[in-house]
Amino acid sequence: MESLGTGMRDSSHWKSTAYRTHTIGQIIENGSELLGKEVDIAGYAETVRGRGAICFLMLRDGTGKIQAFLKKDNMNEDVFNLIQNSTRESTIQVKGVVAQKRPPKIAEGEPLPPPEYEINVESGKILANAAAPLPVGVTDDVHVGLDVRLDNRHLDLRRSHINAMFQLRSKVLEYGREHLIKEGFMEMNSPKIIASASEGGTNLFPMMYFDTPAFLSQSPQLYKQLAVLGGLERVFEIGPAFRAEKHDTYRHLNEFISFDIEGAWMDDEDVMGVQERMIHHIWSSIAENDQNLIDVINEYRSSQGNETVTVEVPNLPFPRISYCEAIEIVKLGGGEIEWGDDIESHHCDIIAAKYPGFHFIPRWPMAMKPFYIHHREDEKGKTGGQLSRGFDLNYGRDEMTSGGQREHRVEVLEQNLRNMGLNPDDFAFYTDGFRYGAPPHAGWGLGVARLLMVLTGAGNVREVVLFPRDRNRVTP
RNA sequence: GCCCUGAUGGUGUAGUGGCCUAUCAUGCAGCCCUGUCGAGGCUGCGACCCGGGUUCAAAUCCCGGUCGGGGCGCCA
Repeated sequence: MESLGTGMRDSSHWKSTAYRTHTIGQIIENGSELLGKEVDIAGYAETVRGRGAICFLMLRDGTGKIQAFLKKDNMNEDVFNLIQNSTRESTIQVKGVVAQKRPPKIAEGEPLPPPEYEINVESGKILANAAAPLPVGVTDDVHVGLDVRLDNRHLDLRRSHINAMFQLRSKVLEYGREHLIKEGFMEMNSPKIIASASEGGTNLFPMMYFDTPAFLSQSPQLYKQLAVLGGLERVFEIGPAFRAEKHDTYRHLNEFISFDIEGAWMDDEDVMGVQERMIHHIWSSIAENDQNLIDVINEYRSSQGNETVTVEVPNLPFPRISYCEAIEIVKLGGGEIEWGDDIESHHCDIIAAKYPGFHFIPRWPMAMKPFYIHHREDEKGKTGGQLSRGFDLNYGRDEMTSGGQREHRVEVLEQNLRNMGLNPDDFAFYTDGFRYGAPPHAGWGLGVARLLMVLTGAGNVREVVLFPRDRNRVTP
């Protein structure tokens, strides 16, 4: 358990490596036991202060920060000078003795802070020098634009609140996996190079597969269904999806990580249940274990004058607002919309005013859903239009998920394709999977980065994606 | 694809035709001080996106380009 609230990783069980006997986190945690012991540590030089006979080197690794104290009299003078003249963010290895740090001057009446530890350096080595000045200051209190940060993501990532966001991302995936595995889902991977459009409705990136034209996959949809038809029963996949749309918004990327599930013998309600339980598990686990990471993000947000974020564990079940109800809410709220229209962002604002958190929007018109979505002939909307078993999950105005029960009747599937102007022959690889007995099944796909945006308060999906790919960016 | 908006040192900014040999912060370099700790003090370094045009005069106005930002559409 992280005790300092620094957002650094818990390294209590990490073993020593060629470059260090201890992590900095281990020294901070066990300083009293290590007093007087000689250790080797390595890290980035966050600050190098002092010019003359003494030098204070603040070293940071992924697990903590500690001050290394250098005295010219106590060590080789060349090494001392080399370190004293090193630039910020250079990587440095030092050997020294763990000592208690002298307490800082404090105002009278203030309580003494808990003891801190430092390293009295005996020798050291510059591992790699950093060029100066840095394109993005790691600890500087100046605002830096997103584009410059993304161009220098390797440095941006050294900033504590950015680092915390990606630690949170890892936690979200960990807790999500944990929950699905508990519910009997197994992890699978589908191909990302495909011969034909897997869903239609979006543009794909074309590519050459040796001498055959092919595409990058827009979704694992059809493949996870085939896996379920084949008897894997409950599957999930966390993997990339590619869409060649020239969108330019805070919530779209051309490559994104999709968190998908598919389960046999389930309908749309069943998989909505899986989803809300999973999100509940993720949120409550973060609240329980990872508040230190949220604190780091909030510390930065406060310094920039932004409001802080809190991890509010959502109540179960999430509200279900059927498509028909949603249309009514938008109309009552003064929005112009008719049954059969898509619910657009400005409509979602009206709904979000009433349901600001997670909410499902089930039972969309069949005409608006892809061919593989199931419908029940007796379920019609108010104006008589056919309803589907497709749903969305929104958080406020933003769509997190779309999912639904799938069509398992092959003749209906082929009719749906024809209704949407597609040729069933082009989907034989898929429809053939339904000819030999198909379990009713359902599933969903969730945008991982969108979930992260909710959790971290990031206003742009690019914040929570390491190396985002958008219309104008393919590097780094 | 549509609408709106912007580009000033490494970074973030001030600047609305002459007050600009361009502001401030941060950074970087040097010096002083120093068991410092958001260290401090002093000195210095470093910029008007590119190409045309208007004007006696352009960071500032106009046109084109490039690259950003916001909104919409589409979706996860």
